[in-house]
Amino acid sequence: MTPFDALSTPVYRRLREGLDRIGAAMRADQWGLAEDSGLSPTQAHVLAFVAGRGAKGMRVRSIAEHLGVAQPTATESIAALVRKGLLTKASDPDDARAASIQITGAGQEIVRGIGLAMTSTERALETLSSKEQTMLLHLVIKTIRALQIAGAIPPQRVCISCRYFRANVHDDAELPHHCAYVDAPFGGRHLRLDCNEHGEADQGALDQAWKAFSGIAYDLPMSA
Amino acid sequence: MTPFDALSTPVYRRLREGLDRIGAAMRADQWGLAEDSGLSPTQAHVLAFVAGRGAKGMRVRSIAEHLGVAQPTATESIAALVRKGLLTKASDPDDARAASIQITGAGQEIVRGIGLAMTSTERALETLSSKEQTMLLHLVIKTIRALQIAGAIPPQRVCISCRYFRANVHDDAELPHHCAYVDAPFGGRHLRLDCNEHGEADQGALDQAWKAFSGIAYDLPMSA
DNA sequence: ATAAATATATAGGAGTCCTATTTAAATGTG
DNA sequence: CACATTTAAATAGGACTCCTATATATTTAT
Repeated sequence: MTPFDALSTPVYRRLREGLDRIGAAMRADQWGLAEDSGLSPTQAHVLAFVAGRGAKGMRVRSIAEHLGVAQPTATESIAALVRKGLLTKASDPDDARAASIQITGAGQEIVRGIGLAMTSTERALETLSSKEQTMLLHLVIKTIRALQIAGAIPPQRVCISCRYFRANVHDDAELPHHCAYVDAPFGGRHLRLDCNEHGEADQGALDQAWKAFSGIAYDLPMSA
Repeated sequence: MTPFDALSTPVYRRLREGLDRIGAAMRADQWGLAEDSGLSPTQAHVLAFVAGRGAKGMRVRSIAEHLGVAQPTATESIAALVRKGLLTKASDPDDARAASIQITGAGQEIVRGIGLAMTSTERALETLSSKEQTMLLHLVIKTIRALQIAGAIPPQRVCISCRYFRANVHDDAELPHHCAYVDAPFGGRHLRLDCNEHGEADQGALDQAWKAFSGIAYDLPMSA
């Protein structure tokens, strides 16, 4: 305990405020994209999420949960995207209550277009060294995982919780992990946040993977 | 270049998506706070910002820029807060065009109340080890600084750009930095994002401080 | 069969947030 | 000093967000 601890707000508070500042930049970015694509930030979000989840039709509810908004909000944004011809909405054959939302060709076109641009936030992240980026990716994934376990956000298909993930099994410091799905080694910088090949691991494998993942040493300077 | 680089989106893209996921949790948190305090997320934001900027009256414009929203949006939120008696708005004596916005006692009370609660995002950040938290704080600060330099967000009174900041001058690994304002050593975990005692450094000092700051080595395991 | 739970839609309302424009004051120029 | 320019904020108007509460249809459980 130093004099400064008494003068400081808790670290978690300043971290949250810092993420919030980055969030302000991201919000401004999203309105910029809106101009180009003709979509509001929320609509762009919905479209990107559906695009990323492959061919299976999405439910309204899971879209709402992913965005962190109430279900009627998602209903409304989806309706707007359907009107624009970027999504289709059909009744789920397996459950007549539920909707099956899919992206259209035009929708994929828009997502591709958005993906080409680099936002000011992404440019800022690019100024970090490659090693810093990898470290930040680790820390972000850990935070996301903690949010998932706490139930604050819905499950995300991250490598860490994947049955095909083998943490830290190779000697190569650049590519210590292994993906049993594609059967290839990969590195911290390749860790995914929402992988289409993801299969949920059972609890035991998960604990083990998490432990191996957490033990990774970073003997790197902050710059590089 | 490994096979996985070809399969992966760029790291900056996944970082942005990850920050976005955390942002979804933060958004949900903010609506939760709204219930307790009777404020909308934007209003709470405005109030917290004015509260943090001490006694000097704020301008509408700087509030808008801080939030990353258009000026009329800020005008509207400020008006709501004035109606609720949490802010006051007066004409700036030095410039009759400009407004001088200050927080009231009731406003400070609300901010204090909001500060007592811990959000789910903060709890998630708390699950990181103390060293990870410090690392993340560094990386967040660097990213914020990059955003400032790019003009994506307005100047923030971070230690790094402060004339009182001496980066990395002490041998104590826990408290390597020095604050010449309070004349005391402090550590990475104490770095501030928006300090009231901040004085902008000149360019030369700034470059030097940045360099010293960047050279900090992190020979820590990710867990701890 | 009937009750409970689930998926979505609808209604209603406060608030967000934009662009474009207006008002007023400060600044800069011939 | 008049006049144009710039700057700070307010206003107008409109699309969208986002909530809670409730209604409807369907599935699941008893």
